[in-house]
This record gives sequence, structure tokens and C-alpha cells, in this order.
Amino acid sequence: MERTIRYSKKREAILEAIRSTDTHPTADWVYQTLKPTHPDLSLGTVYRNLNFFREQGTIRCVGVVKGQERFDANTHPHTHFVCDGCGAVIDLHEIPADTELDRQVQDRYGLKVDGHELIFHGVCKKCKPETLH
Amino acid sequence: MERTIRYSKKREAILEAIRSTDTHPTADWVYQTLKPTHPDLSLGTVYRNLNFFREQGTIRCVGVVKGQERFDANTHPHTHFVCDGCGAVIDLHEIPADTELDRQVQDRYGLKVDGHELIFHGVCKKCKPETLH
DNA sequence: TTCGTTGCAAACATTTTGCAGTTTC
DNA sequence: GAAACTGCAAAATGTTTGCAACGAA
Repeated sequence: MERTIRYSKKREAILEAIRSTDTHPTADWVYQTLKPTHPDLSLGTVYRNLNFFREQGTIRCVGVVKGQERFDANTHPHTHFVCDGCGAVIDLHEIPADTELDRQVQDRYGLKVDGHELIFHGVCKKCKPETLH
Repeated sequence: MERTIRYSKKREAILEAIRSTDTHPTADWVYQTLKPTHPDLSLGTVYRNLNFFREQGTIRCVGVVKGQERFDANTHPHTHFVCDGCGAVIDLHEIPADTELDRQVQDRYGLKVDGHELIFHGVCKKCKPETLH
């Protein structure tokens, strides 16, 4: 049988925290951010709720950067840039996510395709060596 | 000063192991695969050499699937499919990797772009529920 | 002989989990 | 009051690292 979902103040706060930023935060960022206003929050709860939201489809996981999972409250398909210097994950809204490709892959390879990720790698403005001088 | 690179039988075996497959193996797969022929191989050595090859540009990292890093001896830009069921990583050679996009992102956003990953997600033939019955 | 490479095991970092207490409905 | 949710700490997992021994040049 389906599980009954109950309201929880912490859960709400965790979702709000993720929605408050476009930096694609880590679990620990959420924890550190909420700690001052929710002193009795535990990291386990953050992880449990992030996984809960992921299962619900409320948030998406952008991938693992420098060993840490990155989350995104924007569930619309869009493109990302990952800075290999500082690990920043940046939205590239001007680069379209071609959903037509999904059907193409599905048809051509006989796979069930749920979606795709387009992730650029490189160095962001802050980390660019040319900027220092 | 630059470090002198010395020959090592284990290192060679590790590279051969990765090159012998297109399954984009994990460090542990390499370890398990070589263990029978190299009983005194240690997992630390596998990790050290995978990182060595990555720094040299000899191999690439495809990403983290189910918590484990996946490696690829094919350094040419190409597209991947990740099965969310079994974690298989499959090459999609027929879906072109558009390197023109890199320049586009670089110009439009002022970022230094090294390349990009196009990764489809879904369920592979083996894991497709329709296949069972 | 030098110093890169390795095995081993300990250390590390992130994430998950078991349990007892708390909260929601 | 039942069961979902939480804090806490321990456990699990994948990866890195320190050190002494080994091996290539």
C-alpha cells in the first residue's frame, strides 16, 4: 500500500532552501544554510528529504561534482556548466535542451529514454587564470 | 621539475584492462579483473594509476553512476546512455557529439570550455520490464 | 643509488541506516 | 494511537594516503 505523506516543518524548510538558490547545492550546503534557523536539524534528515524529493520528482540531481551530489529544484530540462576549478554548477539557459534527441535515441537503440543531460566542462570566470594579474 | 615516469607491469596491465572493454568500468572492476593474473595487485594501485592516466589524458572519466566513478579509454568525444536500472553505461556512437557547441557556450557566456558530456538516462533492454514474461 | 611505484592498512569523506523519541493526522 | 518523521550515532561505501619495501633506470 502507498505510504501516507505527512507534513513536516523541516521538510518544507529543506525544499525552500533548495528553491532559494540556483547554485545547485550539496546536501551539506542545505544543512549549513538551515542550521542557524533550525539548530536541531540533522544531516541525516537533509539526506532523507533530498532523496524523498528526488523520488517524488520535486527536485533533480545534476550529478556528482568533486565527490558531492548536486541538487536542482528546477526540474525543467536545461543545460549546465561545471567549473573544474571551483566546482561551481551554472545554468546555461540560452543553450536549448533538445528533447527531440530523446526520441531519436529511443527509436534507434531500442532503449527506454527518460531524458538527457548536457553538461559542459571547463573553467569559470572566477577561476580563469587570465583574470588574475 | 617534471617527474620521471617509470615503466611498471601493473600500470600497463591496468591500461590494457580498461582498453579491453567498452563497459566503462569502475576501479573495482579493473581490480577484480586483474586479480587472478596479478594476485598481489592492490586496489590502491588501481586508483593511483587510474588517476595517473586521467591526468595524462590517456583515459577519461564518464561520471559517477550509483556512487562509483566510471572510466573510459575512448577519449574521443562521444555520447553515452546510462541505465538507471543496472547502471550500465553504453556508447551511442550514432549520436554525434557537437563540438561546435563548445565554442558557442564559450563565446556566449565568457567561460573557458574544455568540452561537454551528453548523457542519456533511462532503462536498457535488459532492465526493461516489458522484456520479462 | 635514486626515486618512482607498490601493498597494506589506516584514514577520509560522503551517504545511508537502525533505533528510540517526537510529531502529524 | 498508528505510523511518518526526526536526531543521533554508528555503519557502510568508495576513494585517498602514509609508510616501508620493492623495482626500474
